[in-house]
Amino acid sequence: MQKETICLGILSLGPRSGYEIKQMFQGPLSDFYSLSFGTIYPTLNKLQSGKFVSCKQHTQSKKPDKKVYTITKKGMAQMQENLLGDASSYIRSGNYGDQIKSEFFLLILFAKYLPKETLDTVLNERVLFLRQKFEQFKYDGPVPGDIKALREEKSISFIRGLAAALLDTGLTYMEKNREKLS
Amino acid sequence: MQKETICLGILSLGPRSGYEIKQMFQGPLSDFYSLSFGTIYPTLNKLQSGKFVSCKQHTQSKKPDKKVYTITKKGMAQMQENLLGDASSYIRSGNYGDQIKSEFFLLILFAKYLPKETLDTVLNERVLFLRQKFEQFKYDGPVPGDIKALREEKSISFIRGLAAALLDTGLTYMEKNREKLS
DNA sequence: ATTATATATATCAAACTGATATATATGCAT
DNA sequence: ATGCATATATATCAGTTTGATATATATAAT
Repeated sequence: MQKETICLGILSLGPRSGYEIKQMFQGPLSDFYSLSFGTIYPTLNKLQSGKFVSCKQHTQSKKPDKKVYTITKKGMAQMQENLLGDASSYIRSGNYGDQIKSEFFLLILFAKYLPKETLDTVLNERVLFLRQKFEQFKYDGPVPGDIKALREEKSISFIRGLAAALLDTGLTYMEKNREKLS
Repeated sequence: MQKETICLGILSLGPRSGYEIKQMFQGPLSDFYSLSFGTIYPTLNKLQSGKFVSCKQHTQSKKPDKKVYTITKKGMAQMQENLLGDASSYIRSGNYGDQIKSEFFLLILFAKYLPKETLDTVLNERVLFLRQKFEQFKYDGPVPGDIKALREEKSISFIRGLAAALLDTGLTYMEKNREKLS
Protein backbone atom coordinates (compact mmCIF):
# COMPACT_ATOMS: atom_id res chain seq x y z
CA MET A 1 0.00 0.00 0.00
CA GLN A 2 1.32 3.44 -0.93
CA LYS A 3 2.51 5.73 1.86
CA GLU A 4 0.19 8.45 0.51
CA THR A 5 -2.85 6.20 0.95
CA ILE A 6 -1.75 5.28 4.48
CA CYS A 7 -1.26 8.92 5.56
CA LEU A 8 -4.58 9.93 4.00
CA GLY A 9 -6.26 6.99 5.74
CA ILE A 10 -4.93 8.04 9.13
CA LEU A 11 -5.93 11.66 8.52
CA SER A 12 -9.43 10.40 7.65
CA LEU A 13 -9.69 9.43 11.35
CA GLY A 14 -9.14 13.10 12.28
CA PRO A 15 -6.72 16.03 11.75
CA ARG A 16 -3.18 15.39 12.97
CA SER A 17 0.40 16.66 12.78
CA GLY A 18 3.24 14.53 11.38
CA TYR A 19 4.47 13.98 14.91
CA GLU A 20 1.04 12.68 15.94
CA ILE A 21 0.87 10.32 12.93
CA LYS A 22 4.21 8.87 14.03
CA GLN A 23 2.82 8.48 17.57
CA MET A 24 0.02 6.29 16.19
CA PHE A 25 2.64 3.99 14.68
CA GLN A 26 4.39 3.84 18.04
CA GLY A 27 1.16 3.38 20.01
CA PRO A 28 -2.12 1.84 18.84
CA LEU A 29 -0.83 0.72 15.42
CA SER A 30 2.64 -0.43 16.50
CA ASP A 31 1.75 -4.10 16.06
CA PHE A 32 0.37 -3.66 12.56
CA TYR A 33 2.43 -1.12 10.68
CA SER A 34 5.02 1.65 10.94
CA LEU A 35 6.45 4.54 8.94
CA SER A 36 9.43 6.72 9.90
CA PHE A 37 9.60 10.53 10.09
CA GLY A 38 11.73 10.42 6.96
CA THR A 39 8.71 9.05 5.12
CA ILE A 40 5.89 10.87 6.91
CA TYR A 41 7.06 14.49 6.55
CA PRO A 42 7.89 14.39 2.80
CA THR A 43 4.62 12.52 2.13
CA LEU A 44 2.64 15.19 3.99
CA ASN A 45 4.35 17.93 1.94
CA LYS A 46 3.56 16.09 -1.28
CA LEU A 47 -0.08 15.61 -0.26
CA GLN A 48 -0.30 19.32 0.58
CA SER A 49 1.09 20.39 -2.83
CA GLY A 50 -1.52 18.17 -4.47
CA LYS A 51 -4.29 19.71 -2.29
CA PHE A 52 -5.16 16.30 -0.84
CA VAL A 53 -4.68 17.80 2.64
CA SER A 54 -4.80 21.32 4.03
CA CYS A 55 -2.44 22.60 6.70
CA LYS A 56 -2.94 24.97 9.63
CA GLN A 57 0.16 26.26 11.39
CA HIS A 58 -0.43 26.57 15.13
CA THR A 59 2.27 28.99 16.15
CA GLN A 60 3.35 27.98 19.62
CA SER A 61 5.36 30.37 21.75
CA LYS A 62 8.95 29.07 21.81
CA LYS A 63 8.16 25.60 20.42
CA PRO A 64 8.38 24.73 16.72
CA ASP A 65 5.20 25.49 14.81
CA LYS A 66 2.76 22.64 14.96
CA LYS A 67 1.49 21.86 11.47
CA VAL A 68 -1.91 20.21 11.71
CA TYR A 69 -3.05 18.51 8.52
CA THR A 70 -6.70 18.00 7.58
CA ILE A 71 -7.82 15.76 4.73
CA THR A 72 -9.71 17.57 1.93
CA LYS A 73 -12.64 16.31 -0.15
CA LYS A 74 -10.17 15.67 -2.98
CA GLY A 75 -8.01 13.71 -0.50
CA MET A 76 -10.96 11.60 0.69
CA ALA A 77 -11.88 10.74 -2.91
CA GLN A 78 -8.27 9.85 -3.76
CA MET A 79 -7.89 7.69 -0.67
CA GLN A 80 -11.03 5.70 -1.43
CA GLU A 81 -9.93 5.22 -5.04
CA ASN A 82 -6.48 3.99 -3.94
CA LEU A 83 -7.97 1.70 -1.29
CA LEU A 84 -10.28 0.11 -3.85
CA GLY A 85 -7.40 -0.40 -6.27
CA ASP A 86 -5.30 -2.03 -3.53
CA ALA A 87 -8.13 -4.31 -2.43
CA SER A 88 -8.74 -5.41 -6.03
CA SER A 89 -5.10 -6.26 -6.59
CA TYR A 90 -4.98 -8.22 -3.31
CA ILE A 91 -8.01 -10.20 -4.41
CA ARG A 92 -6.29 -11.11 -7.69
CA SER A 93 -2.97 -12.07 -6.11
CA GLY A 94 -4.48 -13.81 -3.10
CA ASN A 95 -1.75 -12.39 -0.85
CA TYR A 96 -1.59 -9.07 0.99
CA GLY A 97 2.00 -7.88 0.87
CA ASP A 98 2.19 -8.69 4.57
CA GLN A 99 5.71 -8.61 5.88
CA ILE A 100 6.93 -9.95 9.21
CA LYS A 101 10.48 -9.63 10.45
CA SER A 102 10.63 -11.17 13.88
CA GLU A 103 14.06 -11.29 15.47
CA PHE A 104 12.53 -13.25 18.32
CA PHE A 105 11.64 -16.11 15.97
CA LEU A 106 15.13 -16.04 14.47
CA LEU A 107 16.61 -16.27 17.95
CA ILE A 108 14.33 -19.27 18.69
CA LEU A 109 15.35 -20.84 15.37
CA PHE A 110 18.99 -20.71 16.49
CA ALA A 111 18.17 -21.47 20.14
CA LYS A 112 20.53 -24.46 20.37
CA TYR A 113 23.53 -22.17 20.01
CA LEU A 114 22.53 -20.07 23.02
CA PRO A 115 23.55 -20.94 26.61
CA LYS A 116 20.58 -22.42 28.48
CA GLU A 117 20.39 -19.53 30.98
CA THR A 118 20.43 -16.93 28.22
CA LEU A 119 17.59 -18.67 26.37
CA ASP A 120 15.69 -18.93 29.63
CA THR A 121 16.06 -15.22 30.38
CA VAL A 122 15.05 -14.31 26.83
CA LEU A 123 11.91 -16.47 27.05
CA ASN A 124 10.99 -14.98 30.44
CA GLU A 125 11.46 -11.46 29.09
CA ARG A 126 9.35 -12.29 26.05
CA VAL A 127 6.50 -13.69 28.14
CA LEU A 128 6.53 -10.54 30.30
CA PHE A 129 6.59 -8.34 27.20
CA LEU A 130 3.68 -10.19 25.59
CA ARG A 131 1.67 -10.14 28.81
CA GLN A 132 2.04 -6.34 28.97
CA LYS A 133 0.85 -6.06 25.36
CA PHE A 134 -2.08 -8.35 26.15
CA GLU A 135 -3.18 -6.18 29.09
CA GLN A 136 -2.86 -3.14 26.84
CA PHE A 137 -5.24 -4.60 24.26
CA LYS A 138 -7.66 -5.92 26.88
CA TYR A 139 -7.75 -2.65 28.89
CA ASP A 140 -11.14 -1.06 28.60
CA GLY A 141 -10.96 1.62 31.29
CA PRO A 142 -10.84 5.43 30.98
CA VAL A 143 -8.54 6.94 28.33
CA PRO A 144 -8.01 10.45 26.86
CA GLY A 145 -10.76 11.69 24.52
CA ASP A 146 -8.97 11.23 21.20
CA ILE A 147 -8.03 7.63 22.00
CA LYS A 148 -11.58 6.94 23.19
CA ALA A 149 -12.89 8.11 19.81
CA LEU A 150 -10.45 5.75 18.06
CA ARG A 151 -11.62 2.81 20.19
CA GLU A 152 -15.16 3.34 19.07
CA GLU A 153 -14.16 2.74 15.44
CA LYS A 154 -15.52 -0.70 14.50
CA SER A 155 -12.33 -1.58 12.65
CA ILE A 156 -10.10 -0.72 15.60
CA SER A 157 -12.16 -2.71 18.07
CA PHE A 158 -12.05 -5.67 15.62
CA ILE A 159 -8.27 -5.43 15.37
CA ARG A 160 -7.82 -4.97 19.14
CA GLY A 161 -9.89 -8.08 19.77
CA LEU A 162 -7.90 -10.10 17.25
CA ALA A 163 -4.60 -8.89 18.72
CA ALA A 164 -5.72 -9.88 22.22
CA ALA A 165 -6.82 -13.34 21.04
CA LEU A 166 -3.52 -13.92 19.20
CA LEU A 167 -1.43 -12.76 22.17
CA ASP A 168 -3.40 -15.03 24.49
CA THR A 169 -2.80 -18.05 22.23
CA GLY A 170 0.89 -17.17 21.89
CA LEU A 171 1.35 -16.86 25.64
CA THR A 172 -0.43 -20.13 26.42
CA TYR A 173 1.61 -21.93 23.74
CA MET A 174 4.91 -20.53 25.06
CA GLU A 175 4.13 -21.56 28.62
CA LYS A 176 3.08 -25.09 27.59
CA ASN A 177 5.90 -25.76 25.10
CA ARG A 178 8.95 -23.77 26.16
CA GLU A 179 10.64 -26.73 27.82
CA LYS A 180 10.66 -28.49 24.43
CA LEU A 181 13.31 -25.99 23.31
CA SER A 182 15.95 -27.11 25.84
CA MET B 1 19.94 -9.00 13.88
CA GLN B 2 22.70 -8.61 11.29
CA LYS B 3 22.21 -10.19 7.87
CA GLU B 4 25.58 -11.96 8.32
CA THR B 5 24.35 -13.69 11.50
CA ILE B 6 21.13 -14.72 9.78
CA CYS B 7 22.89 -16.25 6.75
CA LEU B 8 25.41 -18.02 8.98
CA GLY B 9 22.53 -19.32 11.12
CA ILE B 10 20.74 -20.75 8.12
CA LEU B 11 23.95 -22.32 6.80
CA SER B 12 24.43 -23.90 10.26
CA LEU B 13 21.34 -26.03 9.38
CA GLY B 14 23.24 -27.41 6.38
CA PRO B 15 25.12 -26.30 3.22
CA ARG B 16 23.06 -24.28 0.76
CA SER B 17 23.27 -22.00 -2.27
CA GLY B 18 22.05 -18.40 -2.21
CA TYR B 19 19.03 -19.46 -4.22
CA GLU B 20 18.20 -22.13 -1.64
CA ILE B 21 18.56 -19.62 1.24
CA LYS B 22 16.03 -17.41 -0.53
CA GLN B 23 13.74 -20.44 -0.93
CA MET B 24 13.72 -20.90 2.86
CA PHE B 25 12.49 -17.32 3.21
CA GLN B 26 9.76 -18.05 0.69
CA GLY B 27 8.86 -21.42 2.20
CA PRO B 28 9.26 -22.55 5.82
CA LEU B 29 10.42 -19.16 7.15
CA SER B 30 8.11 -16.94 5.12
CA ASP B 31 5.96 -16.09 8.12
CA PHE B 32 8.89 -15.07 10.30
CA TYR B 33 11.50 -13.33 8.22
CA SER B 34 12.73 -12.54 4.73
CA LEU B 35 15.79 -11.25 2.89
CA SER B 36 16.04 -10.41 -0.82
CA PHE B 37 18.59 -11.67 -3.36
CA GLY B 38 20.11 -8.19 -3.32
CA THR B 39 21.01 -8.78 0.33
CA ILE B 40 21.76 -12.52 0.27
CA TYR B 41 24.33 -12.68 -2.56
CA PRO B 42 26.56 -9.78 -1.39
CA THR B 43 26.41 -11.11 2.20
CA LEU B 44 27.53 -14.55 1.03
CA ASN B 45 30.47 -12.98 -0.86
CA LYS B 46 31.47 -10.98 2.20
CA LEU B 47 31.26 -14.08 4.44
CA GLN B 48 33.42 -15.97 1.94
CA SER B 49 36.13 -13.26 1.88
CA GLY B 50 36.20 -13.40 5.69
CA LYS B 51 36.49 -17.24 5.57
CA PHE B 52 33.29 -17.63 7.59
CA VAL B 53 31.95 -19.87 4.82
CA SER B 54 33.56 -21.98 2.11
CA CYS B 55 32.18 -22.33 -1.40
CA LYS B 56 32.05 -25.26 -3.83
CA GLN B 57 31.09 -24.53 -7.43
CA HIS B 58 28.95 -27.28 -8.89
CA THR B 59 29.34 -26.76 -12.61
CA GLN B 60 26.06 -27.73 -14.21
CA SER B 61 25.85 -28.37 -17.92
CA LYS B 62 24.07 -25.38 -19.47
CA LYS B 63 22.75 -23.98 -16.19
CA PRO B 64 24.57 -21.28 -14.20
CA ASP B 65 27.12 -22.67 -11.76
CA LYS B 66 25.54 -23.59 -8.46
CA LYS B 67 27.61 -22.15 -5.61
CA VAL B 68 27.03 -24.20 -2.47
CA TYR B 69 28.20 -22.52 0.72
CA THR B 70 29.28 -24.41 3.84
CA ILE B 71 29.81 -22.74 7.21
CA THR B 72 33.39 -23.02 8.57
CA LYS B 73 34.53 -23.45 12.18
CA LYS B 74 35.38 -19.74 12.21
CA GLY B 75 31.87 -19.03 10.92
CA MET B 76 30.23 -21.19 13.60
CA ALA B 77 32.18 -19.39 16.32
CA GLN B 78 31.32 -15.96 14.89
CA MET B 79 27.63 -16.85 14.57
CA GLN B 80 27.41 -18.01 18.20
CA GLU B 81 29.19 -14.87 19.39
CA ASN B 82 26.81 -12.62 17.41
CA LEU B 83 23.75 -14.55 18.60
CA LEU B 84 24.81 -14.18 22.23
CA GLY B 85 25.40 -10.45 21.76
CA ASP B 86 21.98 -10.02 20.16
CA ALA B 87 20.22 -12.00 22.89
CA SER B 88 21.89 -9.90 25.60
CA SER B 89 20.88 -6.64 23.98
CA TYR B 90 17.28 -7.90 23.58
CA ILE B 91 17.19 -8.75 27.28
CA ARG B 92 18.32 -5.23 28.19
CA SER B 93 15.88 -3.47 25.87
CA GLY B 94 12.94 -5.77 26.59
CA ASN B 95 11.91 -5.67 22.94
CA TYR B 96 13.09 -7.73 19.98
CA GLY B 97 13.22 -5.41 17.01
CA ASP B 98 10.18 -7.26 15.71
CA GLN B 99 8.60 -5.54 12.75
CA ILE B 100 5.19 -6.18 11.26
CA LYS B 101 3.87 -4.49 8.16
CA SER B 102 0.47 -5.95 7.46
CA GLU B 103 -1.40 -4.44 4.54
CA PHE B 104 -4.35 -6.64 5.46
CA PHE B 105 -4.68 -4.90 8.82
CA LEU B 106 -4.42 -1.49 7.15
CA LEU B 107 -7.19 -2.47 4.77
CA ILE B 108 -9.36 -3.56 7.73
CA LEU B 109 -8.54 -0.28 9.50
CA PHE B 110 -9.97 1.61 6.53
CA ALA B 111 -12.73 -0.96 5.87
CA LYS B 112 -15.55 1.58 6.05
CA TYR B 113 -14.32 3.22 2.84
CA LEU B 114 -14.56 -0.03 0.88
CA PRO B 115 -17.75 -1.19 -0.90
CA LYS B 116 -19.39 -3.98 1.11
CA GLU B 117 -18.91 -6.58 -1.66
CA THR B 118 -15.21 -5.75 -2.00
CA LEU B 119 -14.63 -6.10 1.75
CA ASP B 120 -16.54 -9.36 1.66
CA THR B 121 -14.42 -10.77 -1.17
CA VAL B 122 -11.22 -9.66 0.57
CA LEU B 123 -12.26 -11.34 3.83
CA ASN B 124 -13.18 -14.55 1.98
CA GLU B 125 -9.83 -14.55 0.16
CA ARG B 126 -8.01 -13.95 3.44
CA VAL B 127 -9.77 -16.82 5.20
CA LEU B 128 -8.91 -19.14 2.29
CA PHE B 129 -5.28 -17.96 2.32
CA LEU B 130 -4.94 -18.48 6.09
CA ARG B 131 -6.58 -21.90 5.89
CA GLN B 132 -4.01 -22.98 3.27
CA LYS B 133 -1.20 -21.76 5.52
CA PHE B 134 -2.75 -23.60 8.45
CA GLU B 135 -2.87 -26.89 6.52
CA GLN B 136 0.74 -26.31 5.50
CA PHE B 137 1.89 -26.02 9.12
CA LYS B 138 -0.30 -28.91 10.29
CA TYR B 139 0.77 -31.27 7.47
CA ASP B 140 2.88 -34.07 8.88
CA GLY B 141 2.99 -36.48 5.95
CA PRO B 142 5.89 -37.49 3.71
CA VAL B 143 8.25 -34.74 2.46
CA PRO B 144 11.64 -34.64 0.67
CA GLY B 145 14.64 -35.61 2.79
CA ASP B 146 16.10 -32.16 3.38
CA ILE B 147 12.77 -30.76 4.58
CA LYS B 148 12.26 -33.81 6.78
CA ALA B 149 15.61 -33.11 8.47
CA LEU B 150 14.54 -29.49 9.08
CA ARG B 151 11.26 -30.61 10.64
CA GLU B 152 13.13 -32.68 13.15
CA GLU B 153 14.88 -29.56 14.48
CA LYS B 154 13.32 -28.82 17.89
CA SER B 155 13.22 -25.10 17.18
CA ILE B 156 11.43 -25.56 13.86
CA SER B 157 8.81 -27.88 15.30
CA PHE B 158 8.25 -25.35 18.13
CA ILE B 159 7.77 -22.54 15.61
CA ARG B 160 5.53 -24.64 13.35
CA GLY B 161 3.32 -25.52 16.32
CA LEU B 162 3.07 -21.88 17.36
CA ALA B 163 2.28 -20.78 13.82
CA ALA B 164 -0.51 -23.39 13.56
CA ALA B 165 -1.99 -22.32 16.90
CA LEU B 166 -1.92 -18.63 15.93
CA LEU B 167 -3.47 -19.29 12.52
CA ASP B 168 -6.21 -21.37 14.12
CA THR B 169 -7.04 -18.57 16.57
CA GLY B 170 -6.97 -15.97 13.79
CA LEU B 171 -9.31 -18.02 11.59
CA THR B 172 -11.80 -18.69 14.37
CA TYR B 173 -11.80 -15.00 15.34
CA MET B 174 -12.35 -13.88 11.75
CA GLU B 175 -15.27 -16.27 11.27
CA LYS B 176 -16.93 -15.23 14.55
CA ASN B 177 -16.40 -11.47 14.24
CA ARG B 178 -16.33 -10.55 10.57
CA GLU B 179 -19.94 -9.36 10.50
CA LYS B 180 -18.98 -6.71 13.09
CA LEU B 181 -17.04 -4.93 10.34
CA SER B 182 -20.06 -4.22 8.15
C1' DA C 1 4.90 -23.05 -31.25
C1' DT C 2 4.38 -20.16 -27.43
C1' DT C 3 3.83 -19.01 -22.85
C1' DA C 4 4.72 -19.70 -18.10
C1' DT C 5 7.38 -21.40 -14.50
C1' DA C 6 11.62 -23.09 -12.28
C1' DT C 7 16.68 -23.01 -11.66
C1' DA C 8 20.60 -19.82 -10.64
C1' DT C 9 23.38 -15.58 -10.01
C1' DA C 10 24.02 -10.67 -10.29
C1' DT C 11 23.08 -5.71 -10.25
C1' DC C 12 20.91 -1.28 -9.32
C1' DA C 13 17.52 2.64 -9.08
C1' DA C 14 14.19 3.84 -5.95
C1' DA C 15 12.41 3.67 -1.42
C1' DC C 16 12.85 3.49 3.46
C1' DT C 17 14.96 3.50 7.91
C1' DG C 18 17.59 5.00 11.78
C1' DA C 19 20.32 8.51 13.24
C1' DT C 20 21.25 13.08 13.75
C1' DA C 21 20.43 18.23 13.97
C1' DT C 22 17.83 22.06 15.85
C1' DA C 23 15.17 24.28 19.47
C1' DT C 24 12.44 24.46 23.74
C1' DA C 25 9.90 22.77 27.99
C1' DT C 26 9.30 19.93 31.90
C1' DG C 27 10.26 16.92 35.63
C1' DC C 28 13.58 14.73 38.59
C1' DA C 29 17.51 13.86 41.07
C1' DT C 30 21.91 15.71 43.23
C1' DA D 1 20.42 25.68 41.13
C1' DT D 2 22.41 22.66 37.99
C1' DG D 3 22.65 18.77 35.24
C1' DC D 4 20.23 14.96 32.98
C1' DA D 5 16.64 12.62 30.74
C1' DT D 6 12.55 12.80 28.35
C1' DA D 7 8.87 14.93 25.54
C1' DT D 8 7.33 18.07 21.85
C1' DA D 9 8.06 19.19 16.89
C1' DT D 10 10.04 19.38 12.21
C1' DA D 11 13.62 18.36 8.94
C1' DT D 12 17.39 16.02 6.50
C1' DC D 13 20.35 12.38 4.81
C1' DA D 14 23.84 8.48 4.66
C1' DG D 15 23.42 3.88 4.51
C1' DT D 16 20.69 -0.20 3.90
C1' DT D 17 17.13 -2.90 1.68
C1' DT D 18 13.87 -4.03 -1.56
C1' DG D 19 11.71 -5.07 -5.97
C1' DA D 20 12.60 -5.19 -10.56
C1' DT D 21 15.34 -6.38 -14.20
C1' DA D 22 19.04 -8.84 -16.93
C1' DT D 23 21.06 -13.15 -18.38
C1' DA D 24 20.78 -18.02 -19.64
C1' DT D 25 18.60 -22.62 -19.83
C1' DA D 26 15.14 -26.48 -18.97
C1' DT D 27 10.68 -28.18 -18.48
C1' DA D 28 5.76 -28.33 -18.36
C1' DA D 29 1.55 -26.76 -19.94
C1' DT D 30 -1.62 -24.61 -23.57
